[in-house]
Amino acid sequence: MVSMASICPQFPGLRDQLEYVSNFKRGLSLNKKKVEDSQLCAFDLLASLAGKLLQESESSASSNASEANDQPIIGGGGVKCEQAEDRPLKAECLDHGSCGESAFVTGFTSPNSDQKCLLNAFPHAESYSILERSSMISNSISSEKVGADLKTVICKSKSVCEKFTGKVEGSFDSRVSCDGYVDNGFRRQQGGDGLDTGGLTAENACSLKDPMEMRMKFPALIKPDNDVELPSCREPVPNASIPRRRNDTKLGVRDDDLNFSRCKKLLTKPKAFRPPQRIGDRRIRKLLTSKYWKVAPKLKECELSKPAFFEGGMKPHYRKRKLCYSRERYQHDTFYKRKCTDRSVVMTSDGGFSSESVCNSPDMSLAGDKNGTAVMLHGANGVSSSVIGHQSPFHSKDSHVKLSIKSFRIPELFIEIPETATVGSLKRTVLEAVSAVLGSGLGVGVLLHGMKVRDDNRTLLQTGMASKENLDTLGFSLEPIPVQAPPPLCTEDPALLPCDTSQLISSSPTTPIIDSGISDALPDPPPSTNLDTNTESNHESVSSHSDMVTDDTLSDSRALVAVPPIDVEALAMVLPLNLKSKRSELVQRRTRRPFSVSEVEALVHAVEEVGTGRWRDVKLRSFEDADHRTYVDLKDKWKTLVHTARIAPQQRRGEPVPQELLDRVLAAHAYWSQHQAKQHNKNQAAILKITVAHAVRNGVEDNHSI
DNA sequence: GTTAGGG
DNA sequence: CCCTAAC
Repeated sequence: MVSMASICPQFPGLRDQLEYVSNFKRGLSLNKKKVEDSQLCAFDLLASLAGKLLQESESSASSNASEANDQPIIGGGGVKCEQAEDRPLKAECLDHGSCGESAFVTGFTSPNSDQKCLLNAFPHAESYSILERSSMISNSISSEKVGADLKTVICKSKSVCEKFTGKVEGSFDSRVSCDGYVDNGFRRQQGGDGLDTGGLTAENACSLKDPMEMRMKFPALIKPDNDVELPSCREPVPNASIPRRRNDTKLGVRDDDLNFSRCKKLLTKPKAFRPPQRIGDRRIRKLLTSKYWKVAPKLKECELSKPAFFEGGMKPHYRKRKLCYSRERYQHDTFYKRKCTDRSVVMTSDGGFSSESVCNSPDMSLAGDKNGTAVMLHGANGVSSSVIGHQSPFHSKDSHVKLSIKSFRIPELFIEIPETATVGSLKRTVLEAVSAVLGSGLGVGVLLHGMKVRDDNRTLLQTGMASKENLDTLGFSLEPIPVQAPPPLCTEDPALLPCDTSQLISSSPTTPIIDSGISDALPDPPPSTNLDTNTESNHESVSSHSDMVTDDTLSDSRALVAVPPIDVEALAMVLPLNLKSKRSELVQRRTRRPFSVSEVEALVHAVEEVGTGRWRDVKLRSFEDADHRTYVDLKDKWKTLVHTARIAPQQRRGEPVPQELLDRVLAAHAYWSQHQAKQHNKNQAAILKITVAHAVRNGVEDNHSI
């Protein structure tokens, strides 16, 4: 344990500072509501830490006296010694989840021996950073420059980190474990424009059992965020309510309101700097609806392919001062598309703040201590809560299960705001983002042992929640309400697309696009007739629609929908994206379905007959039964065909369209353009004529009436 | 609901 | 493909 006894020797005078912070916090608590969240966040964390450390040092100073000598803090890998022991960090740090901390540790510190390097590699430099922060913050808390101070310290902290990272660009999360000692979590990051460093970071630094998996686990690598995160904690958990053992030091528990667990500072990268451009609701809306929503679908794919995919993911956090780079965004977006991270709510206004989160796999949530301390459960949706169960040792049928939800973590937020934006505007932006998430489209999921309990009709007793052991692993998650629109189940595999004209005209089973998936969209499954109390069997079930398409374990009775190999984009997820408009926008982009040559042929043929400008007729004529092709689609396709026909063949992409067809396209387009022009002129003339006549008549009548 | 056009 | 304006 890294107790005061062990820390203080390394940092003379630190104890005083800790005491100061701790006391200050106490005095401040009454007025904390008035304090800025951002300030409070950091400060409370530090205050909590200080208090805890002090407390710990007082209670265990004697016992740890010798330990401190044995475990040099800096450079010695003292933490590692501890963690390599009998306690898997996984379990110990569970409750940090509420603080957004555990994910990393859990992700990287499995009992696997080869992962201990993490802990080894990063000795307690972090404790220094975080402790130093506490003093600095305490000194500046009354001023308005807390942010700046924090920033400074963060940078400092970062520099410390870099000492240990070497060429690896990244940062480490400082965190205090349940035991009260500071863990060094490694946080994979990416610097600069951050595309390429992929290989060199976390995965390499610490060989994981499955590099691929790890890559997928850390979507944030795409984001150029070299930052140090500050867990945000408002209130330490009262120790009285928690059995005081090694898990009693709980940081990162706060009120019941939302908490943004991480404060991150993003390194500024002039290279990628993009001055604030046109902004406005429209752009925001566009981003929301057209781009970022794409993030969501990936979740399913992830779950589909790898249930444990999210383990070790990151929590929601704030990235301070993130400059807004379109390129980054694109990368991010792309990354999400490819790596399938999780759903996200993206709020953009213009500029520089952002946060993101990665959900964690239920697997990682499983571990929990048995001491009744807060247990962090990570929902598959990236929303999680920490729960403290207070339950009587014996549960009778009449006994009540008492639990308090310490916090909910919002699914995720991505916020961009100009550097020049005011703090007030930032607050409003964040508030909007949060409100958007909370406003609607959020449901609550219940997890037990990290698995969702979907049967709402079960009693707590039946699900096993009444037992203390299980209660400790109880968790709640916020998740988008599976209102509608289950992911369209389809494939982009050309082989499954209509290949000839005859097939075009039939919405055969090969194109189960939109109609197929929309069943079973109800959030709550029908009451199960099976009332067995074996929660284990039920845990594999899913409560949320978003989880419907998952791994094999879900192929039970609920698997009403056969899930073919799914295109990533087909798994569009619905997000509660309601910005200014209160109503949530459940936007789902259709799957991209490139036109086949045969389709093009049909289209050309139809246009040749009816001409352009009569897309409905075209649709009815040649694509009547191709439900996935709207006349707008046909019109758009024609547009692109014309464009394609005009450009050089080398510039064309996608499935090559026979030149013959393109020639016909040009010919038809030219013909109908003229024809349409004539028609238009004729119509215009006719309309004008009629109008004039009418006007004249009215004029006459008017004159008469006058 | 359609059509046209920008994104 | 999406979104909107204009029919």
